[in-house]
Amino acid sequence: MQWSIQEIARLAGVTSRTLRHYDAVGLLPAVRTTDGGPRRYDRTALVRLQRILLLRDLGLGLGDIAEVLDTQRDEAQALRTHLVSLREEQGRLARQIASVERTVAALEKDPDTTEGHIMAKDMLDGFDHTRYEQEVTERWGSDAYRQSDTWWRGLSEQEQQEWKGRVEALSRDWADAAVAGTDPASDEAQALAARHADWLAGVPGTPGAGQRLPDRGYLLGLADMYVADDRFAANYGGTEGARFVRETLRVFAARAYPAGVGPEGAS
Amino acid sequence: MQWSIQEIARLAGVTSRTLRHYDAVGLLPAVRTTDGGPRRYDRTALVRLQRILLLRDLGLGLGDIAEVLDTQRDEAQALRTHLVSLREEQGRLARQIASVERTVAALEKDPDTTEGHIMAKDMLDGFDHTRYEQEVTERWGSDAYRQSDTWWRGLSEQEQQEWKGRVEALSRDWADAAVAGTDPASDEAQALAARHADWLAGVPGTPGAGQRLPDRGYLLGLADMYVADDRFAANYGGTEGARFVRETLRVFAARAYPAGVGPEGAS
DNA sequence: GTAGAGGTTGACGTCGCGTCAACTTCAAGC
DNA sequence: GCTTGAAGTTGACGCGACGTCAACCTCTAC
Repeated sequence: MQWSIQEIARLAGVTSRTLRHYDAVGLLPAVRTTDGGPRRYDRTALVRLQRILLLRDLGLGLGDIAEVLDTQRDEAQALRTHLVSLREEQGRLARQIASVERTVAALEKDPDTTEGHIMAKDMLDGFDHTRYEQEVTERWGSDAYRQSDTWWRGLSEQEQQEWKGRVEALSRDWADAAVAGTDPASDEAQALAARHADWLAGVPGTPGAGQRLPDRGYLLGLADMYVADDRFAANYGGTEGARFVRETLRVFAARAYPAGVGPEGAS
Repeated sequence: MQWSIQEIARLAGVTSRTLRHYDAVGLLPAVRTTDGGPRRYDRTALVRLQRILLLRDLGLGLGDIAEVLDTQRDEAQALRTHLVSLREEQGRLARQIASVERTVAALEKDPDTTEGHIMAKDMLDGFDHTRYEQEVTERWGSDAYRQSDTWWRGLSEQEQQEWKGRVEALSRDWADAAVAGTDPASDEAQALAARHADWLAGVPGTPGAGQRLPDRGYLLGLADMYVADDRFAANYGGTEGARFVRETLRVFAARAYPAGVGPEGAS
């Protein structure tokens, strides 16, 4: 029993083009009587085609399929490996969908966000180093901004609330400590600095994120900005408070970072 | 403030190749002093690039991005449309993963299934029209076999059990009716035929699946096979039982299908 | 003079086919 | 014998978003 290319295509529910392709790549060689003549397929070819399509439906690539069919490659093993990448893709998709959903929600609530830095206003509210987008962009890459933005939009409403809460508490504690005239070198002040560093390191995309400590230059650069910019200073009880924060962070940096980097300022 | 291609690439966290590509497709045109000279990017370009990358991270294609940025296309609307396809993809992925998982499980339990028709033995057990793979393949396309196989592996363990239970009950009822000497034209027998037709129409991939009734030729062809093949006949209480089933299905078909198809046998 | 860094254009590869295009072969009908 | 149509063939481009050479130019520093 033999079939023409069209017949076997109908039997298997694929197009003849697909069969020619499989022939061309050697996945399903056809029998030819004359060179350049019509392709013919027999029963073994049909069985092989069925297995190919089964595995294809499971998402395997043609190369992997050939490997499973032609070599000693264990089928179950191949599928388990395949499962891993499928699950990764699934996770990626889920995060992306969450991100798109939050973006749409933000756009509906506040159409102004169309302006580019979506939700920048909402992100950390009144404690938003992304307001320094321009400066951050030029010194640390707008990549940082984009990454932290993506990360933020991936969080659930509740997670965002918790995050905001932590940040606001930190801001208040800074202001209180400043008003109380705390010594920047005191344990109390240094504990605040550690929380601050923790916070920064926890925002993906910022220099040093994921490490134990944020990038030293980034931390000190921000400290300077807090003092230099009133909008920022306002979060720490004004310029005086910001000065206290800067001093404390400098002491913290001097102690926390391994020595040997040399002198450095943030002009 | 202007940047070279490398500088803006670092700022945005992409490669220069990407920027050249965006320039080539007109998504992010670069400024050139001389023709063929180095590309330069200014602040507006950087802002635009940020928006591009934001949307890209959300999974939009470059064409859609250009549409959103350059025309009056509503961004939120575009994202909502995009969400639909993302969700579809998510569903597809989930089904595929379920399918792969069941296949792996089947392979681990019974390595013989490597032989091609994975789980064919398990599918409907003792009532398995896929055992007629060869005949089915030639008359109705192996496409049918593959589709029903995919569908079956997509069901949960419980759903499979339920399905099997229904099929076994049907099989028993057929055998009982045959033994009792029921009249094929009786309401009782015809009710069984209707259940049988329902069952067949419920298996995706079979001819007529999804319709109210399965394909007439398919139904009658199966009826003949039940009689002709002992393995099948065994499900209906042997050849005698199968004959009863065939007669009943023929009466059913004569009544249930619109007339005008003309005479026809299943040689 | 020469090495190196950074720029340019052009073109191929990826993955699994869809979709022409141009041509041949074979059988049926006039 | 000629036309027509159906079915086959090979060859090539296209898709999407770039990665990855290759070959060449230009500027600066030593």
